[in-house]
Amino acid sequence: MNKKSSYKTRQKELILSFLRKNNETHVTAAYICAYFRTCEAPIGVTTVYRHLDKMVESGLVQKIVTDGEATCYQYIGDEHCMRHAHFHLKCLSCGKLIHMECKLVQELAEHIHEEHNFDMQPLRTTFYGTCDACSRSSRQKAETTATL
Amino acid sequence: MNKKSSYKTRQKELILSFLRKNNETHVTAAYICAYFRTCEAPIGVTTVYRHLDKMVESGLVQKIVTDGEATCYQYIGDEHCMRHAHFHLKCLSCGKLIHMECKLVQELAEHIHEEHNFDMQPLRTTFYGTCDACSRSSRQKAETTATL
DNA sequence: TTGCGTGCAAAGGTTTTGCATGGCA
DNA sequence: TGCCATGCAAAACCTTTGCACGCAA
Repeated sequence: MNKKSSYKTRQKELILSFLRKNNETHVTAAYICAYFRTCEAPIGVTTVYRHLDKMVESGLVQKIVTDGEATCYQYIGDEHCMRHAHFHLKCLSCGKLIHMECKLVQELAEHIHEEHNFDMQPLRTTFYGTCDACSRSSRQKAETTATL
Repeated sequence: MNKKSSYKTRQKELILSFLRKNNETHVTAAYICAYFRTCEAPIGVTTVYRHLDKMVESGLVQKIVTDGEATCYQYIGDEHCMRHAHFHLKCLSCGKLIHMECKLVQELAEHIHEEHNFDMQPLRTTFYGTCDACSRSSRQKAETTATL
C-alpha cells in the first residue's frame, strides 16, 4: 500500500503507545522526548518529529498548531477516540486549551463541505477566543476602570 | 484609557497604513519589513513585531497562526472589514489559505458562547481541512491505485 | 545484504530580549 | 526633560536537514 515498506522499530512502538496512553491530552515533540529520556531508553528529537509527521499524515494523530507555544500532537486513531471526538478551544488571554464536544461543529463542517467545497476537518482545527474566567475578569477590570 | 500613553511615530503610522491598504491579504512581519526596506525608510523587525502585537491586542489586527509558515497578520479594524468578515480555511495538503464568508460560523460562535461558556472569535480562528482541488486529486490517485 | 530508521550536529527560520540611542510630547 | 519608541545584536526556540552508522527484514 505504502511506497515505503515501514519497519517495526522500538522507537515507533514506544512513541505510538505513549500517544495512545495519553490520548486525553496533547503533547509536544519535546515532551515525548523528555519522557523517554527520564523513564526509558532515550529517543532523538529528530526521530520523534519524523514519526509524528507520518502519524499525522496517516490520520492516526492530530496536529494542533496554536499561538505562542510549540506544536502539539494528540492521538485520535481508534474508533473510541473518534466517537468521543472533541474540539479544541484556545483562550487567547490565559493560553488554556479547552476540550469541547459539540454536534454543531460537525454540522458546520458538513455545511462548509457542501456549500463552500472545502473538506473541513474539525479535529485539526483549533478555535480561538476567550475563556469564561478571562471574560469575567476583563469585564470586572473594565467596570473598575469605568468607576474610577 | 490605556496605562501607557502611546506616542505617534512614523513607524507606527507606516505599518498601520500598510496593513489597512492590504486588508484583503494577510502578511507576515518579515514581509512588512521587507516592503519598507525596498520602498521607503526601513523599519526594524523588532519594531514591526511590537506594533503588530499591540494592534492584535487592541483588536485592530487579526493574527493568523497556521501550520508550516510564519504567523500572518491582517487588518480587521474598521466597520467595512467587519461587515465583510471572512474566515480562513487552510488546506493541509497544498497549504493554500482560502477566504470564506459564512453566516453559520457566526451562529456557531454564538452557540459556543451560550452553551459552552467560551467567547469564540471566528476571525482569529483558522479552519483546517482539504481544499476542493486537493480532494479531487487525492481521490483520483486512490482510484488509480485501486485499478493497478 | 539492502535500504529504511536513527540520532548527532548543524543549519534554518521565526520571534523575543537586552540595551544604548533616538524622538515625541 | 521624562519616557516611550526604536533597532541592532544576540539569544531563545522550534523544526528540518545532512550524514554516517545501526538495524529490521
